Amino acid sequence: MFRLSKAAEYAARGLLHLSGNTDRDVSVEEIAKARSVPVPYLAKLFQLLARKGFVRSQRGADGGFSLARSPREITLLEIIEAVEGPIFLNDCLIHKGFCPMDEACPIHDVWKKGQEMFLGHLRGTTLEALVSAAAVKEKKPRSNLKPASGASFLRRKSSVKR
Amino acid sequence: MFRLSKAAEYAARGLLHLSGNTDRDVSVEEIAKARSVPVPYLAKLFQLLARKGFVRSQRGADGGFSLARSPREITLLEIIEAVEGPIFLNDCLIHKGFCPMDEACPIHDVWKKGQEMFLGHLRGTTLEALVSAAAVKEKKPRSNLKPASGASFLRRKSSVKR
DNA sequence: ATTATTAAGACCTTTTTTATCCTATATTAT
DNA sequence: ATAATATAGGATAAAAAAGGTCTTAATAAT
Repeated sequence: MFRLSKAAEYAARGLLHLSGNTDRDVSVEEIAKARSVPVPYLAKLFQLLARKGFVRSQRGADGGFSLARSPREITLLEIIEAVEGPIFLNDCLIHKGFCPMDEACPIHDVWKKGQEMFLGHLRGTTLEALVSAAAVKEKKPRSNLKPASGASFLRRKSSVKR
Repeated sequence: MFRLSKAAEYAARGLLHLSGNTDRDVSVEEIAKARSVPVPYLAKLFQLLARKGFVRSQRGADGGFSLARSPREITLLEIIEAVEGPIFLNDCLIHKGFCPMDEACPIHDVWKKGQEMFLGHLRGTTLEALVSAAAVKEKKPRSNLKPASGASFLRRKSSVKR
């Protein structure tokens, strides 16, 4: 639970790439390779992003995608919701009357408040901010790149024991 | 994405029920029926909760489960993590060196901060608090219980169009 | 001791979600 | 015309989630 799906992650990476290349159309293949995303998967994601107005597409030779809106206006939350549908943590928060405990269930209030905090945070983060954050990071020597040591730290059996 | 899993929801409901019945052992069947949870599923969840020290089990006639710790000490976060394993939003946050963008990827910082806010909130919510919140809610007439009207409001196609 | 009750444990099935790939078609620059 | 590209859609395969069944073991009441 609570993983960012690949789809959302890939979409964000792709749009981030376009934010750094606003002067031209960029092909899916180029984006995918630059950002380590499977090409056919990204292609489909970008079809969706085009329908939703995040990017413009240009067919034909030397075509590709470009941002349709300013990186300053596009938030992480929007991207994620575009790809995964509206975020809601629990059915009960959406379908009133669905949960038998409904109004009385106190868990949902806690959940809802947490959700609001979280989503607010994502809504406050624009592509522009991400691009400049990345720029700062690139500068750094990034020396302390431990050799992926803690390999043992894997996700034990987890959950209800299948 | 971002749904509270049924398992976590059910576990929380079950523990909530026990918090309101600390004077005796309560059978899985009773809990399940009182809280609208599938009996075998809840049984399995409670086995896990017993192993993890949340509840004590008592076999035999008139046996059942009881809380092993004070409702004041048990947080929502603990319950969820007990049932689903540690919460982490993205592999990259756990497997250093897994994501090719790794240190440079700015999305993860945003994600991580949001996660911290969210988890902090869940960690600050105890069973005790939930019980008293529920008590307050029960008092209210809960009249405005709309007849589950908006049935049309279902979860459209969503996502990448399968 | 026997019996009824209840948890423990081991499988199993179905459904949903995720993550992919692939093929055919429409467009466009050259 | 040709090559490069996006569009549209289906196909699928693997994993996780949700839920169920059945047998065994413990325990309390009789």
